[in-house]
Amino acid sequence: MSHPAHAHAHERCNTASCEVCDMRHYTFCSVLEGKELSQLAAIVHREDIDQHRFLFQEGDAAHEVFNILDGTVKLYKSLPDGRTQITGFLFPGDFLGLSTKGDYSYSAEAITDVRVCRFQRRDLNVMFKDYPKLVDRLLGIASDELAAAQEQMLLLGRKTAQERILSFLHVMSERARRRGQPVSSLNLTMSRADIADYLGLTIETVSRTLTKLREKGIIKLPRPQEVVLAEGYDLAAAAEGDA
Amino acid sequence: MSHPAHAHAHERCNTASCEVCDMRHYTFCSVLEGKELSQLAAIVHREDIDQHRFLFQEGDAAHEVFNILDGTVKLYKSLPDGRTQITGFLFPGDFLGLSTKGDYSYSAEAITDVRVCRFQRRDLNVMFKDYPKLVDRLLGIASDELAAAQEQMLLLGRKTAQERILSFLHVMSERARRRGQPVSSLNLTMSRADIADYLGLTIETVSRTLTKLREKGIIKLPRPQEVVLAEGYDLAAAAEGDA
DNA sequence: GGTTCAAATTGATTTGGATCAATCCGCCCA
DNA sequence: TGGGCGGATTGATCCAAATCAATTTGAACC
Repeated sequence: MSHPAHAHAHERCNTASCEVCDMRHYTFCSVLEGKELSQLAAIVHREDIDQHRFLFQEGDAAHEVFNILDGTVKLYKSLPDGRTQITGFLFPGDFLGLSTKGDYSYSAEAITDVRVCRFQRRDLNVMFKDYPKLVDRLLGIASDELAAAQEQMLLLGRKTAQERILSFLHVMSERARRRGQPVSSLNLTMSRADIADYLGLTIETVSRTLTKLREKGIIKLPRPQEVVLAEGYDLAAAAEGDA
Repeated sequence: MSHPAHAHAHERCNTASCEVCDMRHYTFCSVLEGKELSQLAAIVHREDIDQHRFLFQEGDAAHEVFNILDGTVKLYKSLPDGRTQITGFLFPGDFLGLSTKGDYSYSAEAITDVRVCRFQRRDLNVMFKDYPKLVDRLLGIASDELAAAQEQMLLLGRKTAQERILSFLHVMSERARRRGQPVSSLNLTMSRADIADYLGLTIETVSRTLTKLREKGIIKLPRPQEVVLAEGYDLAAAAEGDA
């Protein structure tokens, strides 16, 4: 499992117009406007990345940062014997690539076909000088991610399998709600194996727990990738053990 | 367990001199010098906080940030039924209090008597305007914390009890090394219960695992709080399952 | 329509760490 | 000097989730 190449994927349409980008209200772009967005457009590279390819791998020199435009990305760390912990799933509007030590401390892999904005740290640093509000915004993003990471530590350290699954469904549904997407029916773009590696469980336990929730009438599973949430069920409370 | 008061602890020596502070080379202070440090000294409040008191609790309005000068602080989140996950231990030179949503998303409690620098967010925001390098530094700190959080997720999701304990000892010993402290003998300022809540284990498992490591000759335990590491043992590798 | 193959589900059994239950130890203080 | 007490250790038993082992499902392809 050595570097399967930095995805020389289909680089098309590099002349991006950040000014009319649907995602400009998310990630760090949201603090920029007008001329500032044009400046950003001058340094961004848009790129398609095929499913299963890496944006980067743990240990790579951290020269770039990314915004996700479309698709799903997983971030993860692994142990020498292959045990893997997914530390987060990224969706359109999410940002990744921060690093201080010069190397990425985790791997980022496309789990669907993905479209990204790619920036050179070097180019972006110039803009950070000109627009300190960009750094403010990045600090806000990092701070939010830290809060999410702490929530995930609570899940991994102390929650039961059922609470983990319910927490996962709750977070996914909250995200859909914030993005104005249908909230009762979730489209899971990741496999059971990825869910297991995210929740610190095995594939079998994820599958069994979902089946149990279906039998209790808490969810429906029309297809493995689609979860329909029962209305009037307090997912947030159940995810915290308030059964 | 409602708010046991924001520690009206012994406020003494408020006329701090950041210019000669031992800790000024750590946390965000490290990017400031001369006159800038004087400006910082004008807004800082030094304070002693007794063991078992809170710096703040989850849900409190996040008006303040802190640097630890002396002692040990634990950060944690809890579930309604009392299950607790400690997300980090803080020692002299560490920073805490970042928040975006206006409320702290976790609790911070002194597990020894503690001495801190307390800043009002409001006061600090003024300095952030004047010195953008402060925000840069904070972003660096947040980014490091994020990397540590991801490492902890790997531990909580995928490591065995023995690997967790070895990882913990490794991190503690690395920190001691970086601070120029004796590295072979660790002084644990936290209880077995705190270690358990940090590693997602029970007190009994922590104790048993330490005993097993002692029997294998990997550590000595002269006193419950003191761990002596065997020389020539590759802690880093063992903590990753490379037995 | 049949074949292939990976993903998901379901079933049987095992097990690492939790839980329940005594001690043990050191420290404080009368 | 001995009793009380909280923290730590050790022992016995249990159980939730892992592991091992078949199916089942469904999409892709001929």
